[in-house]
Amino acid sequence: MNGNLAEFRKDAPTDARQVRSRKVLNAAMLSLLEEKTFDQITIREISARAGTGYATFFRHYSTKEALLGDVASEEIAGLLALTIPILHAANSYESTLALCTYVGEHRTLWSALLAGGAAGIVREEFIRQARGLIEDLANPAEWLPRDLGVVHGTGATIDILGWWLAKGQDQSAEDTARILHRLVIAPLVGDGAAVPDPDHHQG
Amino acid sequence: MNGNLAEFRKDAPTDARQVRSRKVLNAAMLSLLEEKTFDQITIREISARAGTGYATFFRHYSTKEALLGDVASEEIAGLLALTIPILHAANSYESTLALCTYVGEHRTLWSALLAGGAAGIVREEFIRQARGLIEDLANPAEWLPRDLGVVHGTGATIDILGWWLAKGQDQSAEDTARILHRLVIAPLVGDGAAVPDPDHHQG
Amino acid sequence: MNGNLAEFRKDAPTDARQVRSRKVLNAAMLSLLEEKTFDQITIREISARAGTGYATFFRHYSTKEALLGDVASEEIAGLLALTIPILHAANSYESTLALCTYVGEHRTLWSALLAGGAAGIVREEFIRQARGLIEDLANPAEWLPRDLGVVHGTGATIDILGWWLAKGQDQSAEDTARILHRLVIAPLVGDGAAVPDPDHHQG
Amino acid sequence: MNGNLAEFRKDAPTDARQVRSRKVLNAAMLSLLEEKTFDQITIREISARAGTGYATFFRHYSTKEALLGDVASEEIAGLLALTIPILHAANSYESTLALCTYVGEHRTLWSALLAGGAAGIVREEFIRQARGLIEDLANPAEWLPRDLGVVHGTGATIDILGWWLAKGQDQSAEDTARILHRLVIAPLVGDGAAVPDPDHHQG
DNA sequence: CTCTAATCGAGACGGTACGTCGCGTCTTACG
DNA sequence: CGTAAGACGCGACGTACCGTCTCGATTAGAG
Repeated sequence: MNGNLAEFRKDAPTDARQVRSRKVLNAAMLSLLEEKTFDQITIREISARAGTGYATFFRHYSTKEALLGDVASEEIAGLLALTIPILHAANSYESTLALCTYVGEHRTLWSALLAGGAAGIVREEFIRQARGLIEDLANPAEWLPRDLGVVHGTGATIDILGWWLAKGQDQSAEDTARILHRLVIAPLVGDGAAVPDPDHHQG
Repeated sequence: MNGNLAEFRKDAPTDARQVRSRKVLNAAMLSLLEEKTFDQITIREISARAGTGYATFFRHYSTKEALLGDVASEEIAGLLALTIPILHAANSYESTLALCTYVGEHRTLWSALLAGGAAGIVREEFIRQARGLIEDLANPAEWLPRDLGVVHGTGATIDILGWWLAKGQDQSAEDTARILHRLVIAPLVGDGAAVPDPDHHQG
Repeated sequence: MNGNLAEFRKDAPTDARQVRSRKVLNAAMLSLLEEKTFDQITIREISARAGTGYATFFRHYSTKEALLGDVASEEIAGLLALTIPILHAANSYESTLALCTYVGEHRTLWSALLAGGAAGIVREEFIRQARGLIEDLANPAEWLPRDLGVVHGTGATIDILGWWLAKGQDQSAEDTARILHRLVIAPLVGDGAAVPDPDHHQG
Repeated sequence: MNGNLAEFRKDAPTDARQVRSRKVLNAAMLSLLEEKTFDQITIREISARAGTGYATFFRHYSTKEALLGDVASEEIAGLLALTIPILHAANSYESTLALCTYVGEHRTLWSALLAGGAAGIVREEFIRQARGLIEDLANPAEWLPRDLGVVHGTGATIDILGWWLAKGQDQSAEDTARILHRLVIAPLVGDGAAVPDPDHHQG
């Protein structure tokens, strides 16, 4: 279990045909992830959905994982960058809300990645990248091994976001942020008092 | 992603040869899970490792998943039965410790299931079974959708146990229970005061 | 161009299914050779024609050449055995006629091999095997390098037989034997007087 | 088996770059034919050997066969023109010797064509062209179908020349012509007495 | 303690996806 | 502005594993 999606990121191609091919392949992958598990998806299926030749897939990506990496790896890094401040901020709830809002605004993409067929792989990639980012931070608490803090914090956050995206639109980003903060963030950073009362519809 | 390992449980066979075949197949599966991902494992590989004929596998299990179900499903139910009281108990920490102790005492099996190549599948089966068990309980808190409570509670617990089993022997069941309680259980049940001080080596 | 069909001959299989598979594959090969060149024939085509699975081909033969070897190599050896006496016999015409008669009686097989799409390969295999057979014979004539004698004798004989089989039924084995003897055999062995007059319809 | 190399002959190009491209492509083809079979040769390989771009090949020839046609077809016609007189001449041996001498003087080219990887194809092209040339001649003998005479005469001649070119330099054109005449020409034209004694080193 | 039927190993079978390669066409970007 | 470089759609290659099946040859357990 040592996939590393980041290894697979691609340089921007110069040829216009390559740009097009990558675009349709990425779209096909995302489209298929809404229908089935990552490893039920076949390269032949991706090529067909993308309207490209089978061999063309391999001219761009060596494996399915590579394509998923190209689709997801950068998005994951972006979302993680948004997550880090949570651990530092005086008021961690604000950062948690910012995270949820961002995910809600890109619901289509993150639904495919967190609630679709690649959820497991994307989850692991999140944790893998998070581990790398945290290495140079001070240990937040002596009772909690830093590594476990990362695994739990990242994993539980992803799970809650995935659950939110899977259940549909009937829960707001604020509601989700409040739950996420109370269940995961506060226990980790020891800040449980800052969450505003939901009745105030705070902004 | 709707695997249901419980569907695959098997009745106890009467013929002595069947008993033997299932035993070696189960052992082969667990042994392989320590080396690679569940879906990198091949039925031909399992047969070979078990020292049995390829077709013999199908005489006992219709798919790899069925074998994993036979190996894991009952164990999962047992562990979950141990977990339920946590949510009710006056002192939830005691139940959490009982859970960790039990897992630590069957470290070999649970290492394969929670830290080996089937971690993802076993995790999902845990959540699936937990959802079923919780359905008839009252909603523990109005701020938290019951379904999310199950997903988060089960998932996070499995993650922490998996991390513990993966890192080796250098952390006690007590340490793990304390962390698990503080990070997951207490935020869920609203009981944060009952954890004894580690210095007291409480019994 | 150093194919060696004889390398590819197969032991008789014990399993009844294998016997059947080989039979239909051989038949498919012969059938296709009547329609197109050997290297226009595709393994997928052979499998389809044989009504067998594509992968099954490779369970029996590693290449197309191997299958052709299995079809042809033994037949070639048999025909060559019939050819050798020509060089020794007091009356070489009788042996030549025997050769032509035999080929005429197995017209279907030899049409596929000598006048069909594998003509070139079969021709080379004939020469290759003939070279091996002749090695231990005395040099028939000092003016003619033995090797060239084999190449010419075998090649020209195959050509004439191939021409005969390709043109249809309107020439008898006797006519063909007489031409073959006069054009190829007699110049090689120096016996030009023994051919009976066609008008006598000699027996 | 209906290749027709002559169809592929090319008009002389006017552009100087085109002249160059064709020259290097032709040379590359001949060079590769000394190493491997015609159909083991790849267009990519020809382009690489020629030091030209892959697509450039197609600007000059539509297929490999076309290139081979351009290389060989005219040479074949030339050699055949030299062969025809053999059948008419009073003293056919002189013409046979002329043929061998000519081939010997262009040994490099004819080695590639007759003893290299295209031997089979070139042989067939010889016979095909010869058939066309002979059509308007009177039937040389009633015992021998004209068509078979051509096939045998051309085929056997090519074989003997190919054998000579393949075996190296240690046999003179005279020796070869004498063998060729005795084995092939004389039996065809019924002239067996005119070959001079080799001891006389006739000129 | 036999005999019969279930179970076994071995592995062939029809399928299908894999990743590679060469084809011949068509586009791009460079010199 | 023409040409090399090479991406493209296509389809055959040979490999691997799937799940089904047919074989004898044990071998367990009922009579």
